Amino acid sequence: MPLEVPEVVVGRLPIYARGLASLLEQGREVVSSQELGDQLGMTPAQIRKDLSYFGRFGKQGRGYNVRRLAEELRQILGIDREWTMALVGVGNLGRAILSYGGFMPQGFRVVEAFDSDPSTTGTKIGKVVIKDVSELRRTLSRVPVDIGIVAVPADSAQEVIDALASCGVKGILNYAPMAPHLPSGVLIQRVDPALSLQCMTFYLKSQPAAAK
Amino acid sequence: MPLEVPEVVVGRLPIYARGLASLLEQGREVVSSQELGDQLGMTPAQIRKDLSYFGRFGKQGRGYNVRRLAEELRQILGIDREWTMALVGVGNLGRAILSYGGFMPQGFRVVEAFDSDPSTTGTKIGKVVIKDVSELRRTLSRVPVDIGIVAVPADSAQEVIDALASCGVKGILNYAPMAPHLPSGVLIQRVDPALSLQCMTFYLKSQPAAAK
DNA sequence: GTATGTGAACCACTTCACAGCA
DNA sequence: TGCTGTGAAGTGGTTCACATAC
Repeated sequence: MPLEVPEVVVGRLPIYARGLASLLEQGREVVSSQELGDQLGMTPAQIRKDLSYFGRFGKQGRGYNVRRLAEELRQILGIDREWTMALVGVGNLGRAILSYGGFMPQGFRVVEAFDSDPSTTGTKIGKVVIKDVSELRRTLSRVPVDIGIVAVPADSAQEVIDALASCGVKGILNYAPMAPHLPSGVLIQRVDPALSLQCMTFYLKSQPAAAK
Repeated sequence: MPLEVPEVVVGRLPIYARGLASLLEQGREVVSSQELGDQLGMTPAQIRKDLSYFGRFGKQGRGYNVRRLAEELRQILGIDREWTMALVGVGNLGRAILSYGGFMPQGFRVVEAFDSDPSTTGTKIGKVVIKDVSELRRTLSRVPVDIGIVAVPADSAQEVIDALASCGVKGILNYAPMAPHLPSGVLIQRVDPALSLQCMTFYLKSQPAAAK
């Protein structure tokens, strides 16, 4: 079944999952690729094609059962179980990641947090006591986590990434504005709003001046 | 010159710009596509091809002048001037956006901030006094901004987006986890770490268990 | 009648490989 | 000799359009 699913397709699955969750809340039981596409801003053909990589979930002439498809997608994505995470860097950014719910979907739990600032280490945010980064290797070697979150400045990000990787972390969410070099076998996802802004202006600058 | 540059290419320009800035700091004067590629984790051919959409910046047998190319890219991207922004939503997330420098590259300045919470409005963060959202239309109609940042909960994001668009905002950075419907002519960039996490687990779940 | 699932056609992006220039 | 710039080839993704099933 996992016969070479294009990466872009995988990237769209969480969007479908979210759309379906929203329909489910509204009490919808069935949805067509057309409707879902309208809601999410994608073409029906693309949705059908994407889903076809994983199975046949719809009924011709009718559409998809919302609850069923949502559940299938959660399983396919692996978000039907819990994942543990370690946060490194508890400055303004790290603190927001911890306390702002929107960045941490259901099923993802930060179980360790590290910082190098002595005035931060030892304090507690939510249920997590912040440890000194010097304890990172020891802590994560004992109790490994699935995913690491890098929220340190760019110039110390590489060593943090190396440390996480050496502790068996297989996935990293990287907020540091830098290009990481990583051991193979480790997956990294970058979160970098600065890049988004900087390419947005490419299109804005050539646009006609703002209308009223 | 702007003869259909692929969107993916534009998306990579800020990465090049950042890599060059870093080389410049290190005092490097010349760089080959090979070296830059190694640094950024991309192939030399891709870098050369991308740059070729905009001109001929290199010297055969030698490479690219770092300072020159960095400057060209800043101009191409439009990040050689200042852009004004309005932030909507000053909760945990919005506050972090304002105070954490990494999300706001050089040249992007938040000049207005709005929230609906009466205990937040009227206070000042940095140089910006937070206004009530009810004043958004009035304020931005008077003094328009280039870009809006949406940092409100998903269920109020659509109305914020509509309001921003109606005030002539041409670009939106959307932190709300939802699929926006937007008036044509408005560019939106989504920042959504939750999606990144949720597609990362697709790959993690099929991986061998974490090594020591 | 209606909407899925899917080969085939199309389009877009990446990589190759080499001519051309310093 | 070394590295750029670029057509051409190759790869990957999207869209079409229709047979198929309800």
